[in-house]
Amino acid sequence: MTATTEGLTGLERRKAETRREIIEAAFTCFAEQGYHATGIADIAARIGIGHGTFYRYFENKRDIVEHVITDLIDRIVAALGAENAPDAVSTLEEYRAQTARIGTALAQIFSEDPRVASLLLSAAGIDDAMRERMLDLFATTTPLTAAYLEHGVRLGYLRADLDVEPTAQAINGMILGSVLAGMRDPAPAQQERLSAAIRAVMYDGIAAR
Amino acid sequence: MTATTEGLTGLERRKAETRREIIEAAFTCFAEQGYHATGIADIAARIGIGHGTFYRYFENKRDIVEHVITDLIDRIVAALGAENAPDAVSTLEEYRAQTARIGTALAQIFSEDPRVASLLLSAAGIDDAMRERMLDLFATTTPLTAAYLEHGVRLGYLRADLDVEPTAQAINGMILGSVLAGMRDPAPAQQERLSAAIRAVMYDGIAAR
Amino acid sequence: MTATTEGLTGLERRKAETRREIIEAAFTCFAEQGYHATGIADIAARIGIGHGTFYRYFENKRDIVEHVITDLIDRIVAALGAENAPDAVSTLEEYRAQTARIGTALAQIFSEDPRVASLLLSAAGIDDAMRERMLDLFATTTPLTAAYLEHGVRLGYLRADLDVEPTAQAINGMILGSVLAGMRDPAPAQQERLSAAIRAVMYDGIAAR
Amino acid sequence: MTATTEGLTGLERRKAETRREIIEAAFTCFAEQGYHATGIADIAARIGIGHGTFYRYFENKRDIVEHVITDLIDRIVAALGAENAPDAVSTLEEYRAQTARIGTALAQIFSEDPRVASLLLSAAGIDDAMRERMLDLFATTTPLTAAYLEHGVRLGYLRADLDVEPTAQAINGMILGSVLAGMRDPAPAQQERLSAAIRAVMYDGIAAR
DNA sequence: CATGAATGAGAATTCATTCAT
DNA sequence: AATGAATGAATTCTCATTCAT
Repeated sequence: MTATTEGLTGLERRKAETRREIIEAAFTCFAEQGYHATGIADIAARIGIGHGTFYRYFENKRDIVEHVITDLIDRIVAALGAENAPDAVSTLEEYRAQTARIGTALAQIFSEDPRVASLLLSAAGIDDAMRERMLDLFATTTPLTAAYLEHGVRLGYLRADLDVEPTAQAINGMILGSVLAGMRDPAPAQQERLSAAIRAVMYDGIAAR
Repeated sequence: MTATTEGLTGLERRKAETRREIIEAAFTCFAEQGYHATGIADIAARIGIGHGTFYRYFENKRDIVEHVITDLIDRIVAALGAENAPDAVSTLEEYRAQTARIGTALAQIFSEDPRVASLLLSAAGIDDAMRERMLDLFATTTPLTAAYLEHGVRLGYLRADLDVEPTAQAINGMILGSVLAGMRDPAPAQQERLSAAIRAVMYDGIAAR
Repeated sequence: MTATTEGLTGLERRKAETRREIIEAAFTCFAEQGYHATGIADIAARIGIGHGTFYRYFENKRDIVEHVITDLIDRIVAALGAENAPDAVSTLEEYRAQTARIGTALAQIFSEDPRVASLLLSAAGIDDAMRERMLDLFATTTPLTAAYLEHGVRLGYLRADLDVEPTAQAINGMILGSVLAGMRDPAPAQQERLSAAIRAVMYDGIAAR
Repeated sequence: MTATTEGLTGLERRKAETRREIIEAAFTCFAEQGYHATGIADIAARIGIGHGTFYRYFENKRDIVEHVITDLIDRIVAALGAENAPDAVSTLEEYRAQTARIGTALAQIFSEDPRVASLLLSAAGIDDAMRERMLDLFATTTPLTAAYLEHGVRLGYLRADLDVEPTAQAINGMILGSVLAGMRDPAPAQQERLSAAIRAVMYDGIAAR
């Protein structure tokens, strides 16, 4: 019994479960058909509830997509957080390994569930607020990456003259690009080549020595 | 008198002008409110024509967005094409300069017209076909960048062991990231810092030497 | 409790009732104003439902007119079928009586509900498919009448040299004509005179003996 | 030079010609696609004039269909009128021959131009006024046929006890039926069989003697 | 006179949301 | 609490008609 269901009556547990099912169904629908092409009825039908019931769990269509996105972001952040410990790294070698692990974790998330990329890609088209939200999401990752860089600079295994924040943005851009590339060609071999190329650029640049 | 209006009667010129005005208006509407929140009536009202008139110029709502996007992409490609000559570069120095110029050109496009990024960002949410189109657009840029890298490898000023294609993708990812970053913080100073960071990563990597 | 409502819940009964009300209302509207001049809103307003509700019962405007027409034809065929038993007739006298009964039944249908003729008359103008349908309807009646004639020829109370099928068509033509005549002058006396004249022509011809 | 064009200037003649072309084109369009599915633009395009020009010749869409129908009816009446001379007939034999000639003339009109039946059939669906007009048309033919019958009764070659008017209606009904039948099966052989059957019914009835 | 660009009234249809059962 | 019947705001698109060129 997890923390969230602890102390709940059977009914409350059941409600929480339905709530989760709705989020799941909505996730799938939004990813497959897009937000606007998805009707509340589609979501409800997918899990076999009446579409009126939907409104007992969520305020409206906007509310559900908000939850779906939030949920998704939480999952991604959690997955990254598991690998996320800038302080645990103290040499370039360890950093490289850490980078590889993060790359793998991300690849996992996106390739094991194609809905993830689909949804994120189309989310910006939902409305102004959601577009802002997506930009925020991308922006949020900057300090995360920046923390690693900062740590590396402090410990001396990264260039002393790194302009940390924009460099973090650049790196995250590469990751974003790899996500998009993965949508068109999800072959693991390609993913791996791209991942390796990103690390090569990161550590050594492209210039001949 | 430009090539496109040469030999046209006054009426034909007027029609072409209206057509352009509609595309412009639609561009603005889509960028500001998003595709789905924009009605044909909004577009027509913006330039003071009846909404029936719209349908004399474009088949339907889908048709206009197609034209808006195509137009936009053409403009971007044209802007990049002006700087696009891999063969004209023969040393790393020249290449760095070339990269800087391309970065500047891109920055120009995106910062001088905030609608550009807005529209591109939300375009993927219009429908499946458009999402595909956006992914294609990103994919199209890969061989462009790859051509530069290829040339550099051949001439020896870029690493001999570059895995050209995925490296090109990685670089384009950084550019994409800088576009997104520019949407949140369009300050030229930030843009410039990011642009510099990208070039730094590209050429020298982040590792201390 | 009729067979069609047996075993239905109150709600199902209510739905079936609404469905019927819509068909009725559409029937009236189409007959009064014609198919093209009738809007879905007119039909809905006539029975005091929202026009969106209409679409819960019928696919679209074409769907409802299809049902209205089918319904109408079914009613006519049922009314005729009640009198329809070629084999039950074995003398000319009986045949004359039978003919009179059928004529009366038809007159009943058309005169008790003026919408019937109105709708049938204008139905051919709805679209190509419906025109075909109306021609089919008329064609369908030929074998029906032909069966009577055939039977009479076999039993010897009708001319041995009758060209059965076209003769049946001719007779049905007279019936059709009487329907049209009834639309302009629905007076029962006129109807009766016409009916008698038809029978006179049928049995004795117009030539002096 | 016919009476209608006599004394006209070249311009007036040209206008009259265009007017006629428009009626012809409208006739074809209405017959092929039906009144409602036909746009003014379709009519204009068919004869290669601008659709604005249409309005220099006819008030509006309703106006043109009125003219098309009137024109058509005039043509039919004219064709029938050529054979129409009740007084010229003085024996049953002559009457039979006359009937046959009229039948042939009608068959000619309807089979040589399939648009005729198409248009008449769908005309009733145009609007209330036109439906009335079609009913009027059918009613108009009654006195025409009745005149023949009257004449025949007076001269003694038709039954003395004929109820002339409704009998005329009955006969016209058969003719109407044959027109409809001809739409589904325009084969001349079928037409001829039907025509013969109508005459057989008319003169001798269907009863065995 | 001919033209076709512009117009907007009007119609069909969809779907998020409400609420009685 | 669950349901789905009802609703109407909103949107797309058509086409007869007008009128400036």
